[in-house]
Amino acid sequence: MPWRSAACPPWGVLVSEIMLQQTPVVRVLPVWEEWLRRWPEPADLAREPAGEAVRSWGRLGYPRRALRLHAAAVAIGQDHGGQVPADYAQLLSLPGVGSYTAAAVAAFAYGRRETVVDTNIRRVHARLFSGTALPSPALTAAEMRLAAGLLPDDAGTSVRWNASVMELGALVCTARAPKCSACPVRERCAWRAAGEPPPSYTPKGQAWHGTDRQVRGAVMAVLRLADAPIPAEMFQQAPADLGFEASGIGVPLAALHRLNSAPEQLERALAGLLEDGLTELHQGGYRLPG
DNA sequence: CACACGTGGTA
DNA sequence: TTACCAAGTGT
Repeated sequence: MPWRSAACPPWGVLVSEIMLQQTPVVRVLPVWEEWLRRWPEPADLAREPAGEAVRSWGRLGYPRRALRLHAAAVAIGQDHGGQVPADYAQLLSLPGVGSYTAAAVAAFAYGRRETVVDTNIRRVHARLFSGTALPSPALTAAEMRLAAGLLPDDAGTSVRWNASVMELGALVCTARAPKCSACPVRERCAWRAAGEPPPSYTPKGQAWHGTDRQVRGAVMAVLRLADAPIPAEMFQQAPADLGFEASGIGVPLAALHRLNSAPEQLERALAGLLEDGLTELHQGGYRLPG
């Protein structure tokens, strides 16, 4: 990936890590390219309205990440001299940067020796050492200790270790249908030795259909395409009544209407987006934050 | 600590 | 078609 290139600036690494939070690589790639072309440095993004970040986030999902990345760019300018910090604690203080992202940026952008633990690494460790199909629902202190103990002493080697174990989990030791025959450590895998027992629990899938989240997503799809504030009434009406059902903003508007959500649910979604700062009121309508 | 938070691909 | 899941974070 371009963000693993030695030529990639720390800012590019930070942008990639935020985009990759819960979003597959293939969908991140084109958006990341566009962001780095448009905003080569944190200051370039920081002088834009936050709504521009949200709009150019496109359909990556979890648009609050775009808002936080913009806020991080502002913080980098104000508190870090315009340079992405190399220190774990300083990275962790940035909006949208949690323990995983702070460690990943320190390691992959600056070559620091950090204990990087993501879902891939957790799954590899769970299978290899605990003999379970999946890691526990929540990251535990024991897992962090295990990962810290495994980390090579040499900084350069530790970076490769982190990247390698992550890749092993992403490409071979996958959640579903792992490619054990291609695994370099299959002979010492506790899960395989135990006969590959199924997960002891069934992950509860995230609800989507009929949820506030789905409505929020539909509203955001409208606002990303809107070039003027959208009055609340317009979210309620059938697009056919609006005269532009077949093109442009009419498409997401029609999709929103098809959800057939209760008025109070739409109201809740709009209030939530406002509360999160993903939208703002302007001239009697909703728009992305200017 | 459980829960909310987007989106689209795959089995 | 349904359900899982993808390099998590903030509350």
